[in-house]
Amino acid sequence: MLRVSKLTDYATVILTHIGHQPSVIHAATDITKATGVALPTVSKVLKLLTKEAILTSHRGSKGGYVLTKPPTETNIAEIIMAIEGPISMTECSTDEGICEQESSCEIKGNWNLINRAVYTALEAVTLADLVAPANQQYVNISLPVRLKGQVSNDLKVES
Amino acid sequence: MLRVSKLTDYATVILTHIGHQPSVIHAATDITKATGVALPTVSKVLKLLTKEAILTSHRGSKGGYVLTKPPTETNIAEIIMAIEGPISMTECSTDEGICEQESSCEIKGNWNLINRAVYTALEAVTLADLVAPANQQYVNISLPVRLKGQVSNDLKVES
DNA sequence: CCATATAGTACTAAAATAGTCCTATATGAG
DNA sequence: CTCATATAGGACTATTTTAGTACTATATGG
Repeated sequence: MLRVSKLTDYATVILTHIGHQPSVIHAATDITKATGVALPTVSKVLKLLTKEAILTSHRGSKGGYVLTKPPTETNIAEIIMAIEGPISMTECSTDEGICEQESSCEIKGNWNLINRAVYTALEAVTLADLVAPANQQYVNISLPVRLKGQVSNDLKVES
Repeated sequence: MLRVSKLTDYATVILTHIGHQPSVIHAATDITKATGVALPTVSKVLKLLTKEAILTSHRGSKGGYVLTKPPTETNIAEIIMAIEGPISMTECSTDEGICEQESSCEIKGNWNLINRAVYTALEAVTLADLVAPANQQYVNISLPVRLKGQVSNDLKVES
């Protein structure tokens, strides 16, 4: 299905809510009421987003969360990575030595090609697009497709 | 992680193997020996690919599988859909009425935006790219990003 | 100093996935 | 005509992943 987890889905819902009022501080309980997502789940998502610096937290009474960067500078690739870790579609792209066929595998580099294509697409969509969608927009992407022998590591971001 | 299942990974390995010799008929047992993937798994993948007409099967002795279309006309999006079903990153994009917040959800249309971006990226990579990779190639994609109120159904393909 | 809010960790239940096995059916060769 | 070979299809099980919960610690403002 090529899907993201429900937590990532919740993350976009929560961030969209916060993005609507970027200047106010949002407590976890307020977000629960506004979105209908259960409190422990909201809490979990907020922590993950804070850890990756997409949100900034304030503890104590009158505390809560705010966006670290403006909505235009937070993209979908970042959000997915914050919740789910590095964006790579196969395990062999993420970790070395877990595949028996690794030495003879000829398409590993090509999965990196595919990963890059997907990453570039996700990077082009920002939180601002989710918060205040224009009616239609075109995004032109020049995709540098890297092939065998040119495997790149720049999709790997530690979570 | 935004990952594809292992079966999809196997599918690309198997298709790459077949793509190297498009004119010969490949039996499941031969593919097992060539790729190192267990026979029942190979068999399962081949059946799924045949069902979606990516491969054509020939039963009986001397039987096996061949590509239905040339490698240049089989893209990654097709392969992923054959194994995993429609490409949609959230459940609400695929099925109606399974989300309680559906009526008030404001970002459903935006997930379609993201789905389309990913689909377009995957469509741009073909089996030929996996079989005989050029050193580097650039693919220019003009991404029609559809937003709220313009939700499109053309990513939905029944599996 | 206390009510409020986040931080961190560990645990449990549920769902998805991978992989296996068995039986039926079709086909070419001898 | 018959048999060895190969795909077709379905059911089943074990494993892994994911979601969700609970509890304790820590920080902060009034």
